[in-house]
Amino acid sequence: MDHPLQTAKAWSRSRRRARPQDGDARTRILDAAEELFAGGGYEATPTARIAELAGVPKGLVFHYFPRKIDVLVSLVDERTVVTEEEVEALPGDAAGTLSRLARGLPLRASPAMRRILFREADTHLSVRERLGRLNSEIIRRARFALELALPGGRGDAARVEAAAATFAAVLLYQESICLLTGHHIDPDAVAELIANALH
Amino acid sequence: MDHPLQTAKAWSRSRRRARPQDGDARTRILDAAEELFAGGGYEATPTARIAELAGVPKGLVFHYFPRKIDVLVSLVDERTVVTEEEVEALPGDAAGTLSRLARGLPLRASPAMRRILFREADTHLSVRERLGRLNSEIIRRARFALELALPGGRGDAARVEAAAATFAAVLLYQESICLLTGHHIDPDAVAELIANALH
Amino acid sequence: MDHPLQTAKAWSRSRRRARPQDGDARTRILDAAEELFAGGGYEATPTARIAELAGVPKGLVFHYFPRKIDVLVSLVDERTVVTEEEVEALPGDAAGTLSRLARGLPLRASPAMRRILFREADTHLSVRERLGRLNSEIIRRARFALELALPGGRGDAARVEAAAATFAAVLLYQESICLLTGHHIDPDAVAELIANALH
Amino acid sequence: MDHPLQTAKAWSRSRRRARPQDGDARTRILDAAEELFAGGGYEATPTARIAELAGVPKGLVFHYFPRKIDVLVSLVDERTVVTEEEVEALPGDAAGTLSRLARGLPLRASPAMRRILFREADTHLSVRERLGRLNSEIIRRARFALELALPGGRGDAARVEAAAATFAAVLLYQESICLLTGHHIDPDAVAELIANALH
DNA sequence: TATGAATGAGAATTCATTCAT
DNA sequence: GATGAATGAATTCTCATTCAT
Repeated sequence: MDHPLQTAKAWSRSRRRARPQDGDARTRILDAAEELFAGGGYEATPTARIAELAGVPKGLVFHYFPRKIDVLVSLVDERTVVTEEEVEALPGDAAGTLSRLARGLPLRASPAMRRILFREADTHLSVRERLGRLNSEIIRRARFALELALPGGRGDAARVEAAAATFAAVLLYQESICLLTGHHIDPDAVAELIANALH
Repeated sequence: MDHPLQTAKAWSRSRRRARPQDGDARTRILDAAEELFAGGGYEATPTARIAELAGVPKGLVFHYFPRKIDVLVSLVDERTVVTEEEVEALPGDAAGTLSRLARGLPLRASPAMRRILFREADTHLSVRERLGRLNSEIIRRARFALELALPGGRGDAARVEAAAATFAAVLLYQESICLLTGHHIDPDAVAELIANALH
Repeated sequence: MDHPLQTAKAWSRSRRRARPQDGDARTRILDAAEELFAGGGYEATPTARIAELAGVPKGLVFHYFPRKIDVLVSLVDERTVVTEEEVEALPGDAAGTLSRLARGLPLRASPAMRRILFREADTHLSVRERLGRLNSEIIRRARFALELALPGGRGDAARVEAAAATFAAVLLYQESICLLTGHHIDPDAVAELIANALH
Repeated sequence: MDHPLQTAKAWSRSRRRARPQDGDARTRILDAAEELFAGGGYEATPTARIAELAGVPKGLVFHYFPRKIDVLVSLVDERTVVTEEEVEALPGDAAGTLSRLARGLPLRASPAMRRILFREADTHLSVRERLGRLNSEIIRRARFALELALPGGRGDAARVEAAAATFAAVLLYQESICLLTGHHIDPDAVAELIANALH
């Protein structure tokens, strides 16, 4: 379960504890890269700074990740998981279901990893793919929740689709928006808004 | 009115005609930078490539823009305008007003510049600020449209605010989302959705 | 007559007034160069900074001084004059004569120009020559003063020579020493010292 | 004991033997810089020339010395030592003591490093400080020698001070003067002169 | 595995100098 | 004379990557 206010550092610390079999150095390299890529971007981050922040010698980074891009790819591969479990939706409670979706994104990833997912999606195919899958999964869940909650009469599949997409857009970019523009959006309010819209 | 399919080149060519006093070289440098920054990103674009595409010697880039970042800043300063005109809103027609807002973002910028605005918001404060102003302006207009459309005594300013922010988020990132995930969002549907939500 | 405490700025201002026929721009360029060469050195001073400080366009510097080195050479040629007048020496008063020599170096040059003379002597022949001539002239005068002041018995030409050279060394480098090490030397005290030494 | 005619290269070669743990490349870079800075000056020496003379690739210079100025600073830090040992002064023999001081400046540095110390004092604070310390140390020793040599109750500390400062000035700049103006000063003669002056 | 020196291509930037107007 | 855009070689500095140990 993600705590949106949890820092990247705390997040990865807890994860490190959870998978102690990770080579310490390799994990520290990924931790450092996560922090730096999220902060300054992949291109602007020298591998030497990663090594420095990780407290490992420069050569070791290339021992584990032969090319710099492998650090990013590994980060995305190992630290963003789009969970595709069954959606738990209560019939009739669209707002609540969306709220729960907002609280538990189908994404196991630190806030830092989420930023990386957006920021580097332009440049690197594997990142873009992961982001696409995440987007689809949120939409799928939102659609499911809304369909379940709505009274039988269909026909407005398009409206449900728009609602799901809207919700996904807000969830996905909420953090970025806040960081970039300083404007905060409350996912619960959006959930309720969208649920209302479909009645 | 923006033609999303218009290329950055065509767009700026038409603008060049509008300001013929622009030094040819300086304009060509900005044109080239616009294209390259939009394509590969600021960090990944060497100034030498800008000069090459602009057809000017490397040194001239630094004659006009002492530091590389000045190219980006000038681009944003000179080629993106957040328009703050009066909102034309019809009382009672929230959906239509939002739709019109979606169709004509209060942003005068080429498609390329829009990508740059979103993509490089991390890179420099001035870009971030411009994006923030755009976000605020969209929210302001959406809020105005929704307030006008709603029956007099509604006290739930919070809901209106959430609706406006949601709309802004969807609009702003619609292009990015589409580019990144291939998923298209129909702004009109979102406009109607949000208008509905407040009844 | 030089006031050692007079600043370079005041000095050149008074001189500018004294030769109003100087082309204003050319003079301002030399003024600026004088200040900058003295402060940061010839090599470290771009011609663009000279133009900027002089308040003239960059091209004008090269109009008057086709190569950068010409600025330095002109500066030395025009703003350091080793005066080779007759020495006024009172027989019997070596200390007083040396003191007067210290107070009125046989050099018409601002403090800034004196620094330039030392600093750039390594690199540029014309500067070195001027410095050499100045050194010789001081020694010549000091020798003359000392010979005049001393009782008839010669034989200690070597001692007189050492005394004159010492005095010249102290005079010439006194400013530099002070600037570099913060240690101040009183020329009068040295004059008296040297005069005493020869009795 | 310094051999003034010993080349910088020979000098540092002998020192290299003394610290064989020095990385060969780093030492060669400093050797090359020493030679080039002494010859043409810091500003006029490109790092590429240093690398070339050292026989190392350009990048290695920056591996050891992240900024060019670090080469100069390291050179001064590591290759000039102002020795602050006890002064060996014979009571009553001021001239001899000063002579000995002249012959063995309290400075362990190659001839090249001495030139650099004087020439680049403007360029960086650390160089200036080192030169200042050398000046102070010479003055301290000269003062000590003169005080010891003088009859007990002399109260004219000011004259001793001027004498010491004069001696330091002559010693410090003797090399420069000679190089620049071709005029040689005999330190022994100056020592005797100054000793005489205080009687 | 682990290390940090070594490498060199390439990036940003500087700057003297030219030149058309 | 006066101007500032234009030029490109040279310079400082960066950095991914290799490699011997």
